Amino acid sequence: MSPESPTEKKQPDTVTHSRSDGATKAGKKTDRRKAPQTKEKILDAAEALFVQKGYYGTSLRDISRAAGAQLALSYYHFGSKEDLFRAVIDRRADENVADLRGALVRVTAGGKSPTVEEVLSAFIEPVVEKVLRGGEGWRNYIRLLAQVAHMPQEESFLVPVNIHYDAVVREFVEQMARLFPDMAREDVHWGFYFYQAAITDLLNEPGMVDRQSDGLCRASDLETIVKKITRFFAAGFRGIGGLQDR
Amino acid sequence: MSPESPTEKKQPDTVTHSRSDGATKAGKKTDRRKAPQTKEKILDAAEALFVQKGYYGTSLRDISRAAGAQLALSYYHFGSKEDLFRAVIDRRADENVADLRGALVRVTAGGKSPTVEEVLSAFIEPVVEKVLRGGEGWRNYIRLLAQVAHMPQEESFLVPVNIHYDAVVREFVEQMARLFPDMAREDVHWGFYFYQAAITDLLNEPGMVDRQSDGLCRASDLETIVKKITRFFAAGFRGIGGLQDR
DNA sequence: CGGGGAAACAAACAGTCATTTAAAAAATAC
DNA sequence: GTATTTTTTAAATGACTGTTTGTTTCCCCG
Repeated sequence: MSPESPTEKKQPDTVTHSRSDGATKAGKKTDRRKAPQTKEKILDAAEALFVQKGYYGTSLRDISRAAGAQLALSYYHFGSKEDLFRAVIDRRADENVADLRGALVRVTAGGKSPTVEEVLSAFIEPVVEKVLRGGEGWRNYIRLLAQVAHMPQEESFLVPVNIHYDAVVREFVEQMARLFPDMAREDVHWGFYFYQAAITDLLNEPGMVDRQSDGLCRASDLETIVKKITRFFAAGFRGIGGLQDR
Repeated sequence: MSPESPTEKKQPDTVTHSRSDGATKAGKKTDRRKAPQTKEKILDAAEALFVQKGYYGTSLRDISRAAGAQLALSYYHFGSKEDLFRAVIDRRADENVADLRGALVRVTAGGKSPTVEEVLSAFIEPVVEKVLRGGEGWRNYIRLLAQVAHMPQEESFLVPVNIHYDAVVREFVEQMARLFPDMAREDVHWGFYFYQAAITDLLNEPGMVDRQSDGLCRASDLETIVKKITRFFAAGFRGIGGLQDR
């Protein structure tokens, strides 16, 4: 009401962060980008906490606190806890899937027949790339994704998560089947499923192999793992496929 | 005090083996035949619910209700929710590990050298056997075990769970290393780790492969899986091990 | 018989949970 | 400038959480 309202703000006892301190002036006149940072900050916090404590182990209060936002804002922006979880996945899923598809297309470019190792690498390399060079957000997301694959699937709200990746997985299986025409289609599916299981296991819970091998294997060394895992599963496919090379 | 309490006692529908409970501290010769069934019923209910809804998704009130027991009894018998979870695992872990060790000893009896398939089978067969013919309790336990392997390991209370199986896993790895003397020890660890990952994935979340293969693969058909998985991973080991047979 | 200890009961504790509501503030549109 | 929409704040809801307490019942041993 008062004409020139002096910025009189009641300091909350908890939040001391000055909000909206981003790069306000960058010579852009379309400055309608002020708010969205809260939404993103909630997503970031949710991503980090979900992967750390699991879905049920994380409360919206934890998330709000970590994001420096108000509790009700999670509901304002996302609707519910389940919707927030899906939003965390949806934010990066498409780009990740596009990366996988791109890598597959690249090794099959020009109709040439790739090696088994190339196809298997095309599936794990983009993921590892994100973990190593995508920043903390991507690192959390990938691990969360691996975690989702192992959650009790009775939770219907996370079914759409897996669906994101089904199509591109099918394309990989299709390509593997082309490489091994004498292999039963069923066995191609099994082989690739085992491959996925190893990958998600590795990304999700890196402690076990380190412990069991007394430190001889280090699951955190992703560069090495890419070589080891593609080599092993290529051998598996070749052994089943009955072909000597390709 | 109305003598007829609203709590109706249900007769246990399952035969309770008169288990000589060495529960309490020292060697007391007290043979109570009334008490143990409540403790077991709580364990059964916890086992079923933990695997269905996860640790955080299951409340002690859910468990008490399903067990037909009083809420406080979970604390009386087990101390806390985390202790109860550990008790669920501890109840069957030793027998399960013994089965695995027994199967390994059997295929290496008399110092003879087993085939790769035999060693790999010795690791999965006892587990599948329990799932198929061990009753509902074992079926729940095995799946819970697979679930634990995929839980956020920041939860320190479930670390001792995995430890149960580390020793026998090492024995299997040791045997595999003997079968492939030219293989780097590191690679043996990796291969067996991949194998474990596939198994736990399969037992924990059987929906994915069914969906991705449009029903061509059925993860519920454990008999078939044992054949498929041992064949594939045997091929992987042989390919890496560089040896043609064994 | 009574004592004793293990098991079962009933009620409460002190929080936390996801979710909602209504009003204030800020940003945008007109 | 005012009007309107979007975002933020603060507080409350009622149900549910793990855990503890004090008492009562049961059963065995003396």
